[in-house]
Amino acid sequence: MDYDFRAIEATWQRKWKETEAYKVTEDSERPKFYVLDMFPYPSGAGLHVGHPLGYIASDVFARYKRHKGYNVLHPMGYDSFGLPAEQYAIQTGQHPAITTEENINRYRDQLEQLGFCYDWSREVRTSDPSYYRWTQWIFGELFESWYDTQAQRARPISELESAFSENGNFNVHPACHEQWWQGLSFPHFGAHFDGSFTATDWDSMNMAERQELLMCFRIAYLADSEVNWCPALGTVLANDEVKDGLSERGGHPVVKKTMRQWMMRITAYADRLLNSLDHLEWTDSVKEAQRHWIGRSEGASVRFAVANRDGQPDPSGAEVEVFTTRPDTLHGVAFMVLAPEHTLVESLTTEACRADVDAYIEAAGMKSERDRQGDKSISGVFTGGQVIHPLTGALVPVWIADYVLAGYGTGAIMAVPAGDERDWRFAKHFDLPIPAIFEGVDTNEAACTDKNATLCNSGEWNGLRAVDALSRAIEWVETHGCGARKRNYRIRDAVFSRQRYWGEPFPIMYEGGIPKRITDATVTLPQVDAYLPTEDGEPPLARASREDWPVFRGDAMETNTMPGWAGSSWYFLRYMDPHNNVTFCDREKSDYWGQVDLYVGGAEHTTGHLLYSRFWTKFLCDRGYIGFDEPFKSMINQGMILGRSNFVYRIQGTNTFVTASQRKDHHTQRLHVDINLVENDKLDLEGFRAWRTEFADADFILEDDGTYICGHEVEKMSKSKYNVQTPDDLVERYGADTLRCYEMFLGPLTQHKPWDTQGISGVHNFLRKIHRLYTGDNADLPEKSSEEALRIVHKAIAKVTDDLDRHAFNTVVSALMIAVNDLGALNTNLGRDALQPLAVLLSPYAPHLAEELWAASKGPGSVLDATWPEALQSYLTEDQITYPVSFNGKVRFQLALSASLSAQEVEASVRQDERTAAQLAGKDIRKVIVVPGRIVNVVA
RNA sequence: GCGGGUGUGGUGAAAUUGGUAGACACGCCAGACUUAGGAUCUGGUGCUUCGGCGUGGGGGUUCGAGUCCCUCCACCCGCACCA
Repeated sequence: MDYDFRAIEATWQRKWKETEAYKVTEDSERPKFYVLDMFPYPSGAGLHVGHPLGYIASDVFARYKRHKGYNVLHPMGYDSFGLPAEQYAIQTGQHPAITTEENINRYRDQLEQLGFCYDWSREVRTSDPSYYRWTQWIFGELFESWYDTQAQRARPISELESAFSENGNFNVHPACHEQWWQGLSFPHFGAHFDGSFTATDWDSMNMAERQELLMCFRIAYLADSEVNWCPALGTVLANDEVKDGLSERGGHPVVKKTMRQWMMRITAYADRLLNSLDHLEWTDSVKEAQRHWIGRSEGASVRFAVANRDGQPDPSGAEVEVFTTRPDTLHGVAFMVLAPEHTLVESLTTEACRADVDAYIEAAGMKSERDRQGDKSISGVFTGGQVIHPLTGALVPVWIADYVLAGYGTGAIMAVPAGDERDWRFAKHFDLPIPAIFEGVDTNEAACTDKNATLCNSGEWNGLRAVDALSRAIEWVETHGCGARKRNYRIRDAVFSRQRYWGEPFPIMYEGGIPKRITDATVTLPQVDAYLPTEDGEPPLARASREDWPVFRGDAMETNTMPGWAGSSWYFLRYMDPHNNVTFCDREKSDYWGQVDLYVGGAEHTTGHLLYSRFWTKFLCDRGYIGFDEPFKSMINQGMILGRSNFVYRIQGTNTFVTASQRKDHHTQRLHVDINLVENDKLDLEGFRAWRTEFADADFILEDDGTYICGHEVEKMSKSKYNVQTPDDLVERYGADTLRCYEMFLGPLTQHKPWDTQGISGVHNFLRKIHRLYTGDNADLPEKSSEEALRIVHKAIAKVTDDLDRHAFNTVVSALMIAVNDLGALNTNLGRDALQPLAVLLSPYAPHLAEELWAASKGPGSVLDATWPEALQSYLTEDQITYPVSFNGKVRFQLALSASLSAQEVEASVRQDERTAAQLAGKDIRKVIVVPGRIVNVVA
């Protein structure tokens, strides 16, 4: 009987649906296991063969864990807010919800035909109001929380209000900007305010003033901030959405702009986000990328008093504060450099220098972020101003230059040309002094960044190695009141507002200009007449009138929407309790399912998604809504599947195509040819002529055997290269089981690899062969199999189990092929005791066929719930071992010996063997090394 | 520049703690059955001057190295004036 994969797959998919075979519920009797895929954005193009790779691996693992007795949660959903649907809406006027729905349906069809074991009853869509009402709720909680830097956790804002009314801000340490009070609009805080206020101050404030003050401490807060504005997209972007000064999506230019935006105080979590990385089972590269993104560095802040014209401290008390990781090089400071945007530039600049400084600032402002990043040439101007060195009292000239970034540290540096390469280049370029501070190092030739160098010309630190002077230097600045030990971070608070339509609306209204949380309703998207920003640059939602809003409270609604990462930061929690309309996820359920045990997805989300969901998870944990503070315990990043393009070679100016091997004899033009017209690099000539009218009368110069061989190359899959392979075609031709096995067989999951359809027939053949084992000519089913058959099966059990445990998905297929080949070669009837375990081993990879074979071998119930077989040691141990015997490391002959022999006995047998004497050719044996069960090496 | 990774047959790749390098599969070659199907089955297939040589190059440790150490090279990914 043939392997009729179409009938088999259709039958079992229907049965599974009928029996709700993949539905899971909490079950305290069984251990849980949570396997999660990064959910897709449902794009209009549908899936190509690269997309399901990770899904297949996670599906295999989920099924394996189910066989192992775990209660497995394995859900799927859609990250369905996003730009493409919105841009399609802008072009066509069609509501993005319609586009999104269509795309989801297509995805769902494609996913279903692959036979994944998703519990579809748990599907989530981030753009569904029943989902995003809880995204809004989490935002609301973030809005109503502050971060206690002493307790290192988020707390309700009401507790901060209580603290203020009891003691002002004296015994409370909320995370906030260093000079959070700057920019407050009300009179309590004058020019000399230092950030402290009393309970009386607080009590004297009115509601609006209190709200304005509290806004400085909320975890989700409104602030004027310099943002990445993308004029082409009409929206702001987060730092990780900007690559090389261009938008990640669309590649449009991005400029800096100050706007009032919702922000997320992720910086409060910087240390925890960094520290808990150590316990995650993620790749080093992802963890390193996160560490770098957070960018913690240790050092000191040092303040330099601004000098007046006479070289005395300026009466205003103004100071330039810098952050440095090398306070030990303080004696080497030759000049200061401020970012052009630094607030003190204006007052430091002398009249004589003003024209140059203004010109430089203007030029820097004109440059886009991209230009500024790309331009590594040295530029800068002297301001004319000076500051006073806190250690030596010397006057230090102040420059501005755009290699100093306004957004990092304090936007100002102390330049130590002897110890820093950029400072050194700057000094050389402008012919500034390079004070020598390292013993025996000529810093006129290059900067010295070696921390083991010995200091000189450094007062009381002379003779110390730089590393050792570090802590002395920090102590010194601290005791002299001109600085402090400091940790600095690269990570910024995240901008959370987007000027888009197709995103979560904020649950925020304004009353008298004061933002307030809406808790009594879900704020759904209003209808608008166009999906573009308004004429005066307001977000698309501002087009909606009061009546257009399904929910409208207060004087005005917030018209920004949330960024793409909002919904994806917590979706793994919603799967646990997807239909709850009382809370985002019942605590009992999240306690049961807990962390995602295995997360599978591409590595392209290393900074954005992973960082943000870790942040939200920690927050929800702080507030007691869930019981764990890291979302993804272990993670596998699958590699990209590349396309294999085929080419034909047209002789210039003709319609004649020459086969690959002879193309060098002609002047040819290489053209992509649709891979569907090519098999094993041989072109289907008729198909090619029919492909396009221009090729209808094409001539060919062929190989000797009359075939046309195409050229090939591995490239990214894309429509324009005609190398896109959709799963649909392959499922149609070979079946889902074959495709699943083949994608796993292709190579290590984490590696990038070219897609090559040639190999799929081998895997398909394997499934046919295994099918034949169960439906052979004399298909009567004995209870017992032969000893030999059981040895083969148990060897496979051991290998497959071991490989799955270490996520070696590709070698499992090989192991099964070996077992099937060996069993086929036995040419004997197999019994249930061999066929049933074999069906279970197959089931994670080829679930449809496994069900069929399970039934054929009279297995009880569904194979899905069959217990994973255990490899019995008695079948694994051999009683004879064939030892390769090597002489000086070169294998010369084989020697079969009883497995029970000791090492000494093995050695004796080797010494006695006549072939040994022949190999020695008279030489003496110096040593014999016996590795029991493996090899014998004779050293002569 | 910094961080992470990868280099093994014609191709995708195996080799988990150092122990017969190339399993499994594709492709290719030969044969069988067929009579022109890209079907099926069987056998062969790293290179070789048949001594050997072979895991990017060079060196080292070891009885023994794809695997460990040092060094160099190539390619891929991420970050990038981060003080």
